[in-house]
Amino acid sequence: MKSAAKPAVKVCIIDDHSVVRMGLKYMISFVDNVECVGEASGGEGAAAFVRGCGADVTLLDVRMPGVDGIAALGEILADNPEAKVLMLSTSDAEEDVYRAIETGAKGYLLKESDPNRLMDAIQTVYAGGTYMPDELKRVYEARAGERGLTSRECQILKYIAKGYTNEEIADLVHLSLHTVKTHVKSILANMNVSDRAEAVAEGIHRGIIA
Amino acid sequence: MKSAAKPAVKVCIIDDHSVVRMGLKYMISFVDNVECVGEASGGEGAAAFVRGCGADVTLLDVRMPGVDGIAALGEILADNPEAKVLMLSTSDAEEDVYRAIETGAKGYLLKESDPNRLMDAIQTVYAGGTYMPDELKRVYEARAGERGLTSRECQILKYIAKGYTNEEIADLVHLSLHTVKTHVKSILANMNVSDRAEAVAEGIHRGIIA
DNA sequence: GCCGATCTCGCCCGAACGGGCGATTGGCGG
DNA sequence: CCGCCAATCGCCCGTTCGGGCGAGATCGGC
Repeated sequence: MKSAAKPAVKVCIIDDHSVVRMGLKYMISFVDNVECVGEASGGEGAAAFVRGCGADVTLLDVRMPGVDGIAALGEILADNPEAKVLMLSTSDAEEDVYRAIETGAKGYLLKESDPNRLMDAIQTVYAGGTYMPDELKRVYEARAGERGLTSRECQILKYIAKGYTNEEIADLVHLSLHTVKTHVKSILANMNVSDRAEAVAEGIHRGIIA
Repeated sequence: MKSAAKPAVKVCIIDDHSVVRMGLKYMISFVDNVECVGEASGGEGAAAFVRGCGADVTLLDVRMPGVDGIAALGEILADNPEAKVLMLSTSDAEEDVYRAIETGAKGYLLKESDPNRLMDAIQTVYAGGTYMPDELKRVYEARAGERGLTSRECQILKYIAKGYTNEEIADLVHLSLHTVKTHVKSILANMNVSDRAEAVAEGIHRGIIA
């Protein structure tokens, strides 16, 4: 499409685990129409990095210390809305999948998936398509059905996970005790759990709280 | 030390993420006195696998679906108490580190550590030593100080995370309500948290509950 | 302009929780 | 052998939680 013989797909890799970066490069090295043009270990300055190495497709880890994958994705797309980003993750946490897609990722796949699927995904995304395994499609749709937690509710859930009582939370966020209780009730209802302890467990599994 | 020229260290890899296995093999391929003699994607039949491929050192992932790393480690050591196993993990969860060492791992390192450290670790373990990064040594010692949860307490904590009340738990485990309350108090005291919600958060972070 | 969702606030109340005072078994190690 | 600790049981009580009944304000979208 561009020059003459082999218009190799240029990919760059952003992942905090060096062993994963190596594994990806190694996989890519076996495919002759894909090449790795850059790698980074964190989300800091992701937009400039992707632009700088002129990648066609970016492989981006979701969970990273510091600037996480979702934030980095946002930056990359703000800089270049046409960017093709394929998210990589070990976890199928609902919240991660949902936010990645909402933010504009072109694909999402798990690190346990086999090399062939990864290569498929790169090709598909490069060609302008989207790549989403069925398991994750289901996760996404389940989430799209119910209404997630609002930012206020997330904030309160975090305090709950730290062991604060409703009254303490009311002080911390400058609300009346009653309002906090209302939010807590809303959290329990929306997450479909029976008490704050279970809400914390669910919140962590869904990726809502750290 | 054994034969003549290059007694290459034979390692085998057990990890459920293919990308990690590839990365490790790739790293190893750069070092000429280390070679990879086998790889597996799960802990099932770990002992037979390690014995079968005649590895000097085993690289073993901690978190795996099905038979997890700690269980696999136990099997390997039961089969051959002299086995040199180096645990690999993405998480520094206290419980994982502690149990790996207690079970008899010769080393523990995080997947984010750089390739050189990994190679150091393999050499050290092969030579009969142990490898433990300072960060993890501290995690281990912190854990060794306080008394962890007893099996009964863990069991109850799991039910708490599922949203059961003390009374429901009492029925489920066939205990009196009072006994359950006593255990809960003990959990809160030992984990140094103020309520069951925080206990769940801590339990998950420490790796005590799923 | 109106509707829906979110955020905010009020009171009542029964049930659950967590703390404080106990006690008795049984096992394990000093 | 004796002491420590886990596990099991008992009661009392103040606090917190969660449910049920409300209501007004604001903001964005149809």
